Amino acid sequence: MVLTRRQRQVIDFIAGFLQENGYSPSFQEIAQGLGLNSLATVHKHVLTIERKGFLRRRHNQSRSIEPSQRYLQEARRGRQERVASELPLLGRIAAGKPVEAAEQAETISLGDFVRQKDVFVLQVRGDSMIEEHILDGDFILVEKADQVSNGDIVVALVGGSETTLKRLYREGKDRVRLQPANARMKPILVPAGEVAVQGRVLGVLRRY
Amino acid sequence: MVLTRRQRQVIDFIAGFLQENGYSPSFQEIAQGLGLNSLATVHKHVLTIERKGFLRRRHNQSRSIEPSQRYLQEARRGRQERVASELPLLGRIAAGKPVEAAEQAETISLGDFVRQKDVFVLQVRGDSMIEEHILDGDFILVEKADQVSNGDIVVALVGGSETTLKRLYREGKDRVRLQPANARMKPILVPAGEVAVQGRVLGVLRRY
DNA sequence: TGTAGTTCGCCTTTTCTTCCCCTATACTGG
DNA sequence: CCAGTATAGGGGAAGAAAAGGCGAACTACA
Repeated sequence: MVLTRRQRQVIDFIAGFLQENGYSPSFQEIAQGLGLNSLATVHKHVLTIERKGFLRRRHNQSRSIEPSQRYLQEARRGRQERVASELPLLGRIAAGKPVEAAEQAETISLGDFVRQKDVFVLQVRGDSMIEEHILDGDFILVEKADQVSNGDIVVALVGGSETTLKRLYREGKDRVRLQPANARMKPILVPAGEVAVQGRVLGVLRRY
Repeated sequence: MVLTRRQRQVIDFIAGFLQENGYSPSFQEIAQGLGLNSLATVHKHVLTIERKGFLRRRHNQSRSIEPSQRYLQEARRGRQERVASELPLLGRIAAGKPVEAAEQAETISLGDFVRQKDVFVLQVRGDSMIEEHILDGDFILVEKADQVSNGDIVVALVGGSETTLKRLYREGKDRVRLQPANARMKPILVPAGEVAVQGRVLGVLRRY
């Protein structure tokens, strides 16, 4: 069941009105908003839109129209898809120089950061990596991996219970050092067997 | 049952139109979109595509075409394989605690960082914001805006030629201070008229 | 007792359907 | 090898049915 152009205009108007005023419009107001002269026309529209499942209301009750869950979901989905997950990469900004225009039509998306298959995101709590410029609240992109290189930033499970974000260094044959990036915190030195690496940090995402 | 190239073009056009407008196209509009001169041709296409199960509609009802579940699934699969723009948000990681599981099925995408319309990405050169944990090589998400709040991190054009990334503070009535986050750099104090704010920094993206 | 919602014809415009036409390409049986 | 047949693609135009719209009379609820 899909709406016609006019029906879409009607429901959009109603949803917008409700958004703005906190209550739904009367038929009179809908008519004005859409440039209609007869309430009968409004009524017909409301009825068909209701039958198509895009709004609900109580019979004979004034200002009782509300957009259905279905309409709201659609609207939300539409917004998200409009707000592209690909953003244009315009260039580089350097102190003291104008923005260099990048080569045409470059874009950036999370997909560019994620070449692998198994990637997930964690939100960081705490300041243990602050000297690596990973802050409380930042999101880290983690690639699942149990084999990592010396010096990688990893998410690791220590002793079966504690999960931490640290740089991992192998020390000798059978020990690892989990190194925080915070002068106030001490490195953790444990037998390799007690550390289960859950993944390697690929990137950081921060929202202001 | 598989579509021909032309049929694919037709259904893709219809799906795109619906996505964009929230209602399906009339035969007339489909004809225009595909450069056809006769509605009969459109009608024929729609019929065969319907018979092949890629769209559904109601006889004689205008703008009632919708791509079938089958088509949508195909389209979704295609999109996901091209860009994994949504990543699962598994939870929070705190020093010394196991990963807290986040509420089911949360995901994160660039779209979540970008509520506005005009957003672009710049790559940072230089260390002028290093104490704010924005590094050389980081990508910043910039929302186009000429009005910004005091203290926002902004991309600004100074004196018509230099573009910089700084925190912006208003000083008195007609001066602004562009404050770097690097002890080795000095703030820039200029008349407000010489600063053209190009945008406000929404987020940071870093790849290791 | 209004004001806001409902119903009922009646009209116009938009949109869909059908019928007959044409070309090109591929496949099928003689 | 060729006629015959089927299918995809495209076209013009007439006809029919929704969709959109109007005024007026009618009804329900606060």
